[in-house]
Amino acid sequence: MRRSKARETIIEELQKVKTHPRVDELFHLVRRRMPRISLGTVYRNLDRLRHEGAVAEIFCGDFNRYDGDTSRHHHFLCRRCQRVWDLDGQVALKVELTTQPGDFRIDGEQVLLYGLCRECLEGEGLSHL
Amino acid sequence: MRRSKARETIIEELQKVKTHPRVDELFHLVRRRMPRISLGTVYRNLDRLRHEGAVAEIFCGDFNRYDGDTSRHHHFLCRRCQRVWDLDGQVALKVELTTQPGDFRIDGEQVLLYGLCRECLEGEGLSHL
DNA sequence: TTTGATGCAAAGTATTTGCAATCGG
DNA sequence: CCGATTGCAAATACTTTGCATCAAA
Repeated sequence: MRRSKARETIIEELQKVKTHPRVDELFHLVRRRMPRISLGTVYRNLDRLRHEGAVAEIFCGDFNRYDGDTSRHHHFLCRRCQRVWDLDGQVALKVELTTQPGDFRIDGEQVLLYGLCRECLEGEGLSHL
Repeated sequence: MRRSKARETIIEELQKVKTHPRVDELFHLVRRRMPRISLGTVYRNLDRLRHEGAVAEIFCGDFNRYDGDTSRHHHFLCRRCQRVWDLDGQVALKVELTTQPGDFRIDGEQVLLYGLCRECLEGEGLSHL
């Protein structure tokens, strides 16, 4: 794969943020540095970067999100504000295969917890729930 | 919520299959019994059934899938044929919170393993991998 | 009868693609 | 130079929505 300014800028911006942006959000971030970049280029490059394992796609419903951190970790999705957080200290989660797969070759996993974030709980006066 | 023939047929068909259909696939199943049902009605009802917890949505990439079985279980997605299976005997998985959440109220989880199913491995002569 | 639910079609979003121009090696 | 990559715009999905009509209670 030939290197390109667009692809390098895309992955740099993605690794800079912790917000797990949607494609259009990342597009706007990249456009601050490359005003003429097109949305199609962002889609094309994210696809390639994902195939080579340089970025991770987070399946979270209507629009998917991207993560520049490909180390093994899990996410939390707020079903009200739709933001996604990394789970580290706040919530530790143990995921392990307890039997060997016979019918599938497993090469990845995606663990998504969902619910409401603190801000949304408080904003709706639901923190007592 | 008032009962309706469409909604009842939708959930019946969804509970009948084990394939975790996409919305359009479920639409075709339901249409065999209700030829005049519209795709919009299927979307509307799946949305309501999901909100009341009668069906589960599986986030698995481009198109989401639905599951009539809402008991706690996890899924496997084949990244070649895009089919989704329930994980039960073949692969047992242990998922547990190891700390109490401080910043989030968690009400659900979604665990998706992905890779290649046996059929796709064999079909591509990759079963040795 | 009342009002929620539906069919239909149009609108709204998200994503992909064709192609000529541009860039990287 | 040559072929990969891009910008642009058009084409494709996919999903939601407005509204007149239908149907459940």
